[in-house]
Amino acid sequence: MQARKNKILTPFKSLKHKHRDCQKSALEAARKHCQKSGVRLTPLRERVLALIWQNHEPVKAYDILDQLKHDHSSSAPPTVYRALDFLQEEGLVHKIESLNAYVGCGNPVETHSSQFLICYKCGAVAELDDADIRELLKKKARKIGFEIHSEMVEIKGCCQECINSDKN
Amino acid sequence: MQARKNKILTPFKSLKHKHRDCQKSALEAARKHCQKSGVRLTPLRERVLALIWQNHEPVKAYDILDQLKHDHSSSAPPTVYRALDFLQEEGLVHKIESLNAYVGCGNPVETHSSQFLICYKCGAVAELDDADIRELLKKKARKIGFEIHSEMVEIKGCCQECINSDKN
DNA sequence: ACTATATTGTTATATTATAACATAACAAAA
DNA sequence: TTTTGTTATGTTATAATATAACAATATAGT
Repeated sequence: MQARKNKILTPFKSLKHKHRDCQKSALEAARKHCQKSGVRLTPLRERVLALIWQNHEPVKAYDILDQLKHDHSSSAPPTVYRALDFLQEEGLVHKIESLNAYVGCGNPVETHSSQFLICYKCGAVAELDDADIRELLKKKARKIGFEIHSEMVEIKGCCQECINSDKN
Repeated sequence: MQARKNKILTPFKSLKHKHRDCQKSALEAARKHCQKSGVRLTPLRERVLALIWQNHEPVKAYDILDQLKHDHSSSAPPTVYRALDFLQEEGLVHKIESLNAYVGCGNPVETHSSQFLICYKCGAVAELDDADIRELLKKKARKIGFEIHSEMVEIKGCCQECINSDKN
């Protein structure tokens, strides 16, 4: 346990990373979370969450819709957006505003103003939950009398894996 | 001159602030900037910039379009988006991703990953250019081997004016 | 089983943004 | 000062993202 809560909620995947396990445990965590919160992770919602967790790249709403239609023919835009709304409210999914796309959250608890690192090469996203960043933003805001309700931090660049594979 | 470059590029407007002057000087700065950069601030582009500087609230593309049509009947979506693209490339305008809206930049020079404070009461936006924030983000990213190309920081909350007027 | 509430279905439409190609304005070379 | 290449704008169509509104169904608590 760290003194200050600076966590990597979702790291960049290493090449060896077995994503199937990653997806599975996210779904398992989601089920537990919803049970605890007394909200219903219906089959439809769980299916949408599973689609989002297919990899570590943000997924677009209409891509989810296309896939959803395969096994759920009655799907329409509201089907997806409602599921996304629910999942976002529960902190199971975040929207990446600069991409209009959605990523799964590896840690659906408290806080929930995290920071996203987006690799423009591989498209993957890492999620940080960094108290230092939050505190600095708070301090800077307070300096001009501004009271923070929520923050969005989206950082674009190149992840280590991609930097390394560029060197080959 | 500060040792570290922590500036407020656009402050929250005070109640007494004379916005007409503010808009005027922004347009004047834009003309100078474009002249210096050797790019053309055409009447159309300047008109769009003026519309964006009507106040300190982010403006939506289609709202610009509606206003533009009054004195420029041939306007269509591409008219606006092209002007916005140009203005963004020159750093004269920023897009607020979380609002799909555009604000004028008070200081179209260098840097240009600034931080936005968005008041959800009055809708105004302040723009910071804070080196401490940028450095902290860079440091945190580097810690996991990530190389930053650009950042977006959008903070929502309540500005001092609105906090004060709530107390009445 | 009954009822209130939450969830999903369905159709339509709003909002945000870009593609693609035509025309016009401008600037620099021939 | 024509020509020519480039940049800017006009124009039509459509793509991509998201929500409104109301109907039908399922679920949970009584």
